[in-house]
Amino acid sequence: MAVTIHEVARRAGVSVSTVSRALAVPDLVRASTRDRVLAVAEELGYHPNRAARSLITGRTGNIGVVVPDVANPFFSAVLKGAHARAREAQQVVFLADAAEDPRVEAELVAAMGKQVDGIVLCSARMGDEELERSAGTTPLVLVNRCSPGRPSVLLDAADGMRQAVEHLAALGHRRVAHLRGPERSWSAGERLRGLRAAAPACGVEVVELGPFPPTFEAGLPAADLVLASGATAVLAYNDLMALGVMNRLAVRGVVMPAEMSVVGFDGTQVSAMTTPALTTVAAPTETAGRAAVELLLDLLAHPGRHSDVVRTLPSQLVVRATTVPPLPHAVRAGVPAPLEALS
Amino acid sequence: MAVTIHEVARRAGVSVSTVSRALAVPDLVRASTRDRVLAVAEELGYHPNRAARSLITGRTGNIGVVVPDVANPFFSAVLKGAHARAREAQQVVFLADAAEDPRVEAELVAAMGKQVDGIVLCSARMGDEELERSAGTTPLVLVNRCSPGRPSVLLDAADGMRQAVEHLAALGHRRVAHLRGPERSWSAGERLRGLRAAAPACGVEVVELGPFPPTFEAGLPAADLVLASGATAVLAYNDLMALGVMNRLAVRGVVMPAEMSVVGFDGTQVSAMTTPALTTVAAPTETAGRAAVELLLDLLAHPGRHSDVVRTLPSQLVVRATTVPPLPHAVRAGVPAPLEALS
DNA sequence: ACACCCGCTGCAAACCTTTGCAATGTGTGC
DNA sequence: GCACACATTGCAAAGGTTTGCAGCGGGTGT
Repeated sequence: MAVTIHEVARRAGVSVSTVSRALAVPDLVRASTRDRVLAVAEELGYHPNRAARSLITGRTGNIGVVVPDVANPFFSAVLKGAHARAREAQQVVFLADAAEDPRVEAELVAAMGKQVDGIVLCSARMGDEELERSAGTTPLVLVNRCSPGRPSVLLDAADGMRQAVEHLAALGHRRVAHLRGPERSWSAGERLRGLRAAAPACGVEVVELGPFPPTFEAGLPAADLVLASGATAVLAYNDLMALGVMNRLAVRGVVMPAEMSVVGFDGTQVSAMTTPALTTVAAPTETAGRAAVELLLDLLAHPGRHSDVVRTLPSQLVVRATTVPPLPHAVRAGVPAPLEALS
Repeated sequence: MAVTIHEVARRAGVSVSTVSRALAVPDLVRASTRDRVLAVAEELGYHPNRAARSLITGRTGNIGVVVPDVANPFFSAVLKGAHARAREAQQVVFLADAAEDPRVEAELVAAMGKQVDGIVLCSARMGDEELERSAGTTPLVLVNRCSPGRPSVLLDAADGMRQAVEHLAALGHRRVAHLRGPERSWSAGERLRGLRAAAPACGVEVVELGPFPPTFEAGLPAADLVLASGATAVLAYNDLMALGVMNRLAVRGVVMPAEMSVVGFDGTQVSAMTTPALTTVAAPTETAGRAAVELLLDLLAHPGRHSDVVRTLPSQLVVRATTVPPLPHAVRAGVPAPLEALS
């Protein structure tokens, strides 16, 4: 069916070894021979059979990417970056969607292990031991999560939180609600940590709500909690939840941003598309995907060398239209502003 | 290193053939033997080496999915569906992002061919001949595009357009703008065709604008064109563009939906998240992804059998908050309503 | 009681490539 | 002129699985 190395060898009048070497280690074969072999290979459109190659070398040329949800714009951005970098290195990317389920996640990582050279695992929800177990000996790079002894690419969520809180404090907000992300999520913990660390210094009181799943739908009921909390601004776990909050606020007749400032997180594309445009903490998601693959390739080339590198990418607050100073009486009262008070 | 079939065979006290059969064709081995083998395999965590298997069977167990842009929510939804179905069939999905470039697209399809059993190609931008050439002998299923002799999964865009126009007509709109999608896009053509076919019957006059790239950014300037066109409603090529339009309308101070009704297309998640929520023609995108993989698996199981099946999935208009009757004077005048007229 | 068939299992080839080792031939240093 | 080094090439094994064919029993039909 397909053209094999034997066919090329036969036509070029050399042995298969020579053909193999002409393609893989050109220096080992005489220039004239190499040229002839290459010409024949080109003419026949020969490409080495990857299965046969990986059977003997043990390398597949594939790298796996596991995300909790491809439809989440944050992850599709990471995926895009990872794919781009992998392609530059002639590697193929295998995608796996864990459907936000730690069990599926572990299963996928374990199953993938045999078919790829390494895995980029995004926002792992599973625990450290489980990670250890399912990854086994497969090289693994974590994104948005860290685990002892494993290389990872982190987005500086804590600092992003600091920027967001300082921004709100500067606007005059004194009571701010935070919508926590998934309990098992490392980055949710980071964001919370950053918030707790920065808020006191700014004189901001934080009302922690949640944890919630990181979805638009979760943002809807969360908005009501926020309103009931007496906060004048809300820091959502991510953009999706922020959108949910905005939506529900509109339904409740709350004027945004005047009566409630909203800050998202991740800087996804959609955050720029809403009206009013969402203030958000942008992270270089696509870059993170690239960096993760970069790290992985490095790890494959020099096993053990960079086994505990942690690369942290900076977050950047993007101020748009959803954050404004709070209404004066809301700040003084520290309680929900009754709707009547506004008319 | 990894546990092989030989190890399992040795421990179970049978030959490798028996192990292989116990896993692949259980009926061929005696129940008691099978159970013993399966138990040992389970205990050792044996999984067949895919490289070795594909070397002999000629099948890789991988299916490729090529999309113009993973970050586009429409495609990430298709991808999600495809991945889910593939996983059920124990197949791995191998992703490729063509970056909206027909050349990259062709290149990816060609390169992928050797490493997968078949390819799902979404919204192919390349021409029929180019498609033929790059696909070669690789089984291919098209999504949102049709090409003679190739199976495809289509979303009934034309009918979706009909529903949208009839909806607008029923609301009283008589002059409607349409923002055309990418020129080479099959579905853009379909939508236009459906619109042209349905509009006259509803007494609706159509102003065709574009073509535009299918992005949020393209929607911004398009909004100005719409305002200048004297239309009272706009049918955007997709949700992303509709969001762009909404954004720009807000900036221009146009009250939405009162002064301008907006209809999106695709029914992406974000369409439900805007305020006001976007009326859109929802397509079963995830189902389309599933169906495409389904078709592909069928094609692989029975080569040539379904080589020209076209499966069309229905579109469904989802009426939300962005479509209302036009302002009376705007309809009569058939020209842009000056802002003063509204106050 | 004999021939035959069928259920179950094992043997061994084949899939295509890479790579260690050996063989061949050419050139260099003494 | 001889030994040795080195460049170039070929041989053959190995990698793990699937599968056609054959073998070995036990059971059935006559």
